[in-house]
Amino acid sequence: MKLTTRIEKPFFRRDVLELAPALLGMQLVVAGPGREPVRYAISETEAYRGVEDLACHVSKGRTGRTEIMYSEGGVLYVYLIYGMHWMLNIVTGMAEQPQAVLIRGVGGISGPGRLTRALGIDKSFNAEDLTASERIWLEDSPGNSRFIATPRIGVDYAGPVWKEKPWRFVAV
DNA sequence: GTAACGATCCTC
DNA sequence: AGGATCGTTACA
Repeated sequence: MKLTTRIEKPFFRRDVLELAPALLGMQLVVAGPGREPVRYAISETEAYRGVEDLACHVSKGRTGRTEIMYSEGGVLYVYLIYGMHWMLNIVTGMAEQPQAVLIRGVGGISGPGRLTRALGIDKSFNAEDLTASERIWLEDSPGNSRFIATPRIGVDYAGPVWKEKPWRFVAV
């Protein structure tokens, strides 16, 4: 009997508002070439939900960068922000239903830009499939599922309705 | 080709 | 409070 198993496709097909809090406490596993996998417990996430969500990149249109978000859930959306920080997102939901979860904190590392730097995640991880990749995947972890929900960070430009949605989830 | 803009982080 | 720093995007 395995103690840990890779999370498979059906898990990621759910709505982002259900999946973002469900990711808290799960293990993000990163395996470098010739190195043992390292596990990081996810501690903070944010949901970005569809073209109507003015904080979500797809609300600006379907472009080359955001095309990956239209995939079925389970692949990564990685993009550069402020010219220096890679943002790690997990695409969720069904195909043609563009949503993603921004991973804002793992394993005591706070901040989406800091965690990608610490884990060595960059543009080469964009479109990577968490259910098939040899270098990054997700595992379940028994334990605490308590969390709080707050407004998302850094999305004031989205206007009052969308910036105030309590779609940031922090494990407590 | 040009210009504007960030789902951030660090230093002052 | 302000600067770093550059890919993506829209527009000419």
